Amino acid sequence: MHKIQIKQAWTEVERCQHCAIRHLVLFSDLQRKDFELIHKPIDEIEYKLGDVIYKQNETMQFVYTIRSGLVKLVQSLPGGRPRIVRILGQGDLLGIESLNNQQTKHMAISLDKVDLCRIPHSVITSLQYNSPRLHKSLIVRWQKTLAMADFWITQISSGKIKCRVARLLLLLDKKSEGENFLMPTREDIGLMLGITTESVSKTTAEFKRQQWLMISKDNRATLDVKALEQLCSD
Amino acid sequence: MHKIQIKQAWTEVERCQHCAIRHLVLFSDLQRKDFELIHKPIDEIEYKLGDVIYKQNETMQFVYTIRSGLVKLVQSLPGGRPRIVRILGQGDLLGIESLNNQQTKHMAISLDKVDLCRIPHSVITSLQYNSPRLHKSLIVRWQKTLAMADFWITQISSGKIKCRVARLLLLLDKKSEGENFLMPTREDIGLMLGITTESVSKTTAEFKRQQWLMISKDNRATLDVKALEQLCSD
DNA sequence: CGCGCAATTGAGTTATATCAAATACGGTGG
DNA sequence: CCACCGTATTTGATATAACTCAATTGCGCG
Repeated sequence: MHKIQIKQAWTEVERCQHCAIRHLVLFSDLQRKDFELIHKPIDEIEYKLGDVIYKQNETMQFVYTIRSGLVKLVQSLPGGRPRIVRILGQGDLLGIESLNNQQTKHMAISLDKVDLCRIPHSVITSLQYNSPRLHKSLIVRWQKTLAMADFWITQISSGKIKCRVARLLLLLDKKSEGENFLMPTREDIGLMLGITTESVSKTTAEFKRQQWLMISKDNRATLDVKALEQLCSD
Repeated sequence: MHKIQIKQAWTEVERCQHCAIRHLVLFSDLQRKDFELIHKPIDEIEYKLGDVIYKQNETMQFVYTIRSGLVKLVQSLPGGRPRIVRILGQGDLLGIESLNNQQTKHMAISLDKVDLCRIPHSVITSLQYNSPRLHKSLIVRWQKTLAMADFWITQISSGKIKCRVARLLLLLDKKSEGENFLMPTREDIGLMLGITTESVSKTTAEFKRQQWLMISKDNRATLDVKALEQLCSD
């Protein structure tokens, strides 16, 4: 976990204004005068595979936006094994539930090398009183998050295992910004789908035999997208 | 479906300010000067069991808050049976995805007699530029909706059927403001849990034999909450 | 009373979980 | 570079939960 802090306000503004993925992140629609309201440092932080970004039931003073990489949100509830409830990727917002002094509802763990912007709550709250554009940004993000939650329920948590594994792989592919993705452990895939690791393994092994899923030496996955889409199209 | 329109602006303000469940709905924190920004009529609409409040893939000029009753959100996707992705109750926000000219992502259908406030988009957008309190209200609601989505994934869509049925019944009970609730059809419960109607029926029949679930002549359910909570507590 | 729909029940099938073993793999130290 | 270890993955045999299909019962309503 490597941290780059940008201390001077003007530098942050510069950075955010010229951020290559600005159109994807929280501050997409902000204008110069909005940026001038940012008085606290926004850090850029790198995580490597398996790093814990935050734990469940913590209070935080930050939210995060993802610059690159994938992050899993794990929820552990009394009387049930943990379950991965969402995968977040570029532009997604992380830890939003910690606003308003709430505790975090998940443990967030990186699924690969991950690059985040760490934004103090105070930046959000001071902006939200002054920037209708941030407000709109937040609503758009809300809509996207809910759409993902719905997808997780209808496509990832229901149906035949073969279909669910296929859909999940396609989702990981889509969320990986065109690059191939680091294959999650069979156990993690099981926690996403709500099935056992053995069932996952049997399915992915079959996919590999069919050449629908190819895994390189460094554990990166490439898909036969057409074939996998076909698999459950009816 | 019966509509009560409050035409004069001052009357609306009066109504919202004195609304009995104001602390639960979108405008909970609004103050007098916020209300003065409302220039469009907010209608109060009643629906009966099975009424369609809106359909999927529509554009709407309204969002709704629920004054009383329960509403199911059904999502139908190509290549899959429909699935109920959420149940909304008192204070919950309905059709939020229709803001920003998006299409609705679900069909919303009442599960009982339902009372809604219908709020024109313009009320939200004009307030959001002027009322940080509405903004905060929306974020709180976002957090609640996501918590429900997570619950749906971890508790309603995973695990043994007996547990899932029990958890769903307990949820319906909790969302019913202390009153007993109208028992949904076995088919609807199946669409919530992602299982077949027969499996639901076998489970609820068993619960009735155990007296953990009692259904009155008019199809209202009362639970042995303790027993059902016990059922899957480990 | 009987029609129509929803709910229940039962028998047989299938998908997935469970349990146990074997194999592959990545990293470490020699 | 190789041998070894621990962990992850794959595979197989069996048990079980849930689905499917079909029949029956119950219930509200005309």
